[in-house]
Amino acid sequence: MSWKGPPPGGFERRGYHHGNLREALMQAALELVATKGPAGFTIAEAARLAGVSPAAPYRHFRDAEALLAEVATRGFDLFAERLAKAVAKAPAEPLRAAAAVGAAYLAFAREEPAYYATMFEARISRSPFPELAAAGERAFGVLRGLAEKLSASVPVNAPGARPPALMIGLHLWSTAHGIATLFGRADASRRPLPMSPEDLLEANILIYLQGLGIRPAG
Amino acid sequence: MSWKGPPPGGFERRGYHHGNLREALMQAALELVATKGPAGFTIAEAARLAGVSPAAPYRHFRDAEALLAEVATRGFDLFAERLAKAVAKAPAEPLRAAAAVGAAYLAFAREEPAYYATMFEARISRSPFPELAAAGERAFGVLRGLAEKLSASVPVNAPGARPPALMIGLHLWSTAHGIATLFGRADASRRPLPMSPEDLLEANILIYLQGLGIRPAG
DNA sequence: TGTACATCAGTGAACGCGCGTTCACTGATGTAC
DNA sequence: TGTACATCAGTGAACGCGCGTTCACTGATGTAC
Repeated sequence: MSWKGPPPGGFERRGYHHGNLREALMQAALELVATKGPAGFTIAEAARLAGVSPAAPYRHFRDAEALLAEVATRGFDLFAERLAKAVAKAPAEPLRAAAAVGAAYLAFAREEPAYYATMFEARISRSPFPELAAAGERAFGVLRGLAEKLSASVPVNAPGARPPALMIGLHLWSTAHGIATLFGRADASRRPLPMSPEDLLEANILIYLQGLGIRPAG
Repeated sequence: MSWKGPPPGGFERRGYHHGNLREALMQAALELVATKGPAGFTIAEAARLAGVSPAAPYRHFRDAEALLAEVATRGFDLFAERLAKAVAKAPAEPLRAAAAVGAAYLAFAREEPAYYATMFEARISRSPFPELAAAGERAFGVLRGLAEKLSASVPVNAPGARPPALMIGLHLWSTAHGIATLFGRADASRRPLPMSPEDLLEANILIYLQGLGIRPAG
């Protein structure tokens, strides 16, 4: 049986065999992470949510970390896809393109807090999960691609050395991540901010690109 | 009895009464957070580390979150102090001052990962702990103070509107925090980086300040 | 098309464990006189 | 200076709970022939 996505009504059991337990467990994990954070997730409770016995998950995942690693991997894939879509749809003008991708970054963090927290706050070891590291690299690759374009649009007579695209990509990532984690969270630990995270990030990006020597077009 | 700091040899019991259990529990919490993250901390284990019965901590803290909140509060105070020291010792030249404070930020995150994680990743609710929020504000106040100086040094003929100091402070904070959390961690979940976090942050700050119109002196 | 059988994906009971929390208690400390 | 006593800061036993994990098992599925 090939997987056809979650059935419309959710994941009700259909008999002795669940039918798609692997998927149901990952959904349950997202639900638990969303409400309690990555540390609040347990195999036992995920099994309960999926309507199976506590032993069942072990048919699919070695342990809790392996399950979370898989969730995080999917999260990075989704994230990369969203960012890539934003890059594709963005205006050619570098300043506007960067701002659009920044907004997409924050939108993902806000709309998918469970994925985002699993990706960045679950403290999953890297070495046992090369797939996860690879997915993370793919997501960063999108930002790096944007950085290449930005770097290419730096005028030759701009003051100062032109930094490598890799570094520009890392700067974009760090800044967006910092804003997302400090101010983008929707829970009780969120810090109040006198402006929207989107505005804060956009202003930051504009100043930064200005510093690179990239001027608004027109 | 006024507190005179931890005795040189640690926190050995001296009799039926511990003498300084409150302090010992906070130290134990730091130790546990350092090795397992904020979620790995439990009252019971902290009590064990401090050498007292599992009921003893309840004489001092309502629950685990209250203890962590106190640790985080002290962490913010320490953090503010370190940043303030960096500001005080920094050269007058704005670019160099900002770079020095950025380095101090990352140094704190690296040298005190337990405090840093408790401050920013423990998901402590804000409302029950106004002291914690206040300490966080004081720490940010130092960055904001630096931002005022930076803002004041923006030449009047610089292109674009001069952003409010508050926003500049938030930009500094976000960027430093993003780099600290993405690349400054020393555990198994840390992402490799082709340069030091310090270099990455310094370059980011220089480009940003360039974007504000602040030029190197001389 | 039917059937035997291997394999898969579940069950459910059980285990040991550590945690949070309460409780009556007690040893130590400090203070009023 | 001594003493009675209130208060403080611990004990340790106990409880219920949920978790991780194992185990022999069994129902369902798919496939070879």
